[in-house]
Amino acid sequence: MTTDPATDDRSPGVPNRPSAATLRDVAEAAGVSKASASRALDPASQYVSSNMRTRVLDAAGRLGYRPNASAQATTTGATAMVAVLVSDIRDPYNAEIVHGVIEQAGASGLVATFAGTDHAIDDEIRVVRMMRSLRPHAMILTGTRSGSTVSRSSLEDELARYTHEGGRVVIAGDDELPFDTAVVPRLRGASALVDELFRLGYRSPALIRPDRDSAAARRWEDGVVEAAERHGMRIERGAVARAPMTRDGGYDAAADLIARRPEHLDVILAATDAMAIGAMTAMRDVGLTPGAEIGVAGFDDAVGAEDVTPGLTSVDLALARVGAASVELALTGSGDRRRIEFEPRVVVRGTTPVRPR
Amino acid sequence: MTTDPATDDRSPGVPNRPSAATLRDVAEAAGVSKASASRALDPASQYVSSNMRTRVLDAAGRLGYRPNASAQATTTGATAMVAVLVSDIRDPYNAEIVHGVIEQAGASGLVATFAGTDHAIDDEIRVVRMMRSLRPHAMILTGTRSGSTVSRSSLEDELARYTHEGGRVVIAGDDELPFDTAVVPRLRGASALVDELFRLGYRSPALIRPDRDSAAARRWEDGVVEAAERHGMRIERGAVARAPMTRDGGYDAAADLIARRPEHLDVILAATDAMAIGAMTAMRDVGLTPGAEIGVAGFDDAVGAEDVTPGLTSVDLALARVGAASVELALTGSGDRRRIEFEPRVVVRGTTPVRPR
DNA sequence: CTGAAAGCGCTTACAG
DNA sequence: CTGAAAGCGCTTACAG
Repeated sequence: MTTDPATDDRSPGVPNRPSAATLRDVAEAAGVSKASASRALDPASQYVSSNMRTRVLDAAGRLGYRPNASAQATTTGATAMVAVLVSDIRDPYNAEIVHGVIEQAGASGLVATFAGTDHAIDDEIRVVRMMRSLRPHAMILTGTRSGSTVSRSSLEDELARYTHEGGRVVIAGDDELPFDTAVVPRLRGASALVDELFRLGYRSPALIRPDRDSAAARRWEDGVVEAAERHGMRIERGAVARAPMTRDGGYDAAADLIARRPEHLDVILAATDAMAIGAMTAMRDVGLTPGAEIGVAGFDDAVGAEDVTPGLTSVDLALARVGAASVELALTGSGDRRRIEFEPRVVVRGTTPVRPR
Repeated sequence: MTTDPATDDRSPGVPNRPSAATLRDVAEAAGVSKASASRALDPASQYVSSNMRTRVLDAAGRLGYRPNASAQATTTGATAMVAVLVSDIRDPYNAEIVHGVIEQAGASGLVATFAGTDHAIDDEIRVVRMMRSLRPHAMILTGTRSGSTVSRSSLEDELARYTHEGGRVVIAGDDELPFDTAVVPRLRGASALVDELFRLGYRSPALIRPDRDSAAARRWEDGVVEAAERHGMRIERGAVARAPMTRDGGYDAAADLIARRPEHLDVILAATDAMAIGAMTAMRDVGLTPGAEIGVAGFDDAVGAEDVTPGLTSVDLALARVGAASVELALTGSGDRRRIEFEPRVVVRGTTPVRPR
């Protein structure tokens, strides 16, 4: 028919372009000055008569007034915003962290703005540049990143620019970049898991680790090996399998491990819950009951560990808390580089019963 | 040591509070007026000598200048922002949609701002109010919501306020709210799946559906039943099991179905891939090979459907496209209520081989 | 306690 | 093509 009603409707003398109520509108409706309206609307402002306050609040309510955050930001020079750079939101680990960020941001009266970086440092650089325009209170980087050394230092430069203009940078997940970090306790978690398994009586673990190398996988393996050595548990050669990071990868690796069963093998540790669940199926397919003859433990306690039977022993990495802590780090400024690491929680379920010795 | 270097350093005569370079800084550095600097920085502006442009661009580069988005927004009255309200980012369905939103927003030069609503309409109302302050170009609502009728109409009121002031509202996922919608094609997907199974020779399906009722589950079941009836396939009484929406739920339901095997049962349809994968395990545990005697199909093709052996037949709901389409709907205004629905894609894998008749 | 005025960092007619 | 000026919607000293 006619053009967009949202921008049209310019009948003579009736300038009716839709637009939000402004402070001026509220002030006029309440019959006071803009300054007074502004104060009355600010819960922290003291010098306001209660009469004034109610009149203004009334008018604001009637008009559905919401302050213009952009105007507030240009006036005060501060935004109530954190920018989050996330490699891939579909990754459950990232999603869990992001969930924590959103929750904590909401609780702190901040809004969280997101951009995807697709694991590529060059994307991150671009995104940091873009986000700088928003003058967010802080930027939180999560997920993994890969790129050339040149890219990496460009990223650091761009982030340095941002901190020089008063912004805060927080890394959620690993501590490879020189900023405040909320650490995902992979190493510590893996090692606590082995501690617990030792306590339960296990002595001879086999490992299923991802065939593609990553910092995450390395931390897990380092933690396992460190604790195993500490307890004098031996990981036999031939007791480490590499496989794709999927359920079927875990299945094949476990089948393989069981076939050429290392001498005293009494528990299989997988780098992810999905692989561990695959391993459980592999055990069943050769007539073993997970937990009965050989224990099984996963890692991350992300998806489905409690959905299987018996429940899968795993490690809760407190990812949502990592996300929340990132926001808190962003909020509490400091000169020094800080590092928060939560205690991971080993969750013992049916796949690792006490092993009498 | 001393106080925060970021806010300190107020040596007499050296006011060095860190803050971003402004247009004025750029103009001064380039020796031109702010107006000229502004134009030179705007790629769309025509009336700029190339000499002027390079000088300004140079200065901006040296200073690491990034325009203040808030100031731009208060000047122009427009933000390059979409606000996304998501019930729970940890839900893989939402994550997939959100991924599409982030991608498309990035491609369109928009930033995406998120808030969690925890499935509660009252949270959504609160969040809409908060987000209205940001004057986003559009709000995109995704995920499910529950709340009283009163709450629901309050939400509609708050959203109406927003549209009255020129904002756009888009629903990603279902079309229960009276706004533009990018639909998740559950009904259509379920019915296309049954079409395909019929073509493959299956005639007698059993259903595993979630025990908790939801719009999503209903759409799936409606689609299945509609297509089955259309093809004259009979779903016997006793051929519908209800179970928790987990792998184990699927396991138990399938075990049950198989135990009291309905007469001609030749394929089991589960409402989610997770349940279907559980069903596959149940089949194995009674000596059946998924796909050999009885077919299995999941739904959503979200997690792990191709990781199992044989691969699980499922339906790709194109959730990322739903997210991307939401952004496009937000960008292309219109007076009428619009509804975009993509064609879901049935992905046939090893669990449903051709069934010779 | 209240209001007039200045200013935040921009953009954009309006004159040259 | 360039610059001075006005204005966007706020907040906050500064006077009353």
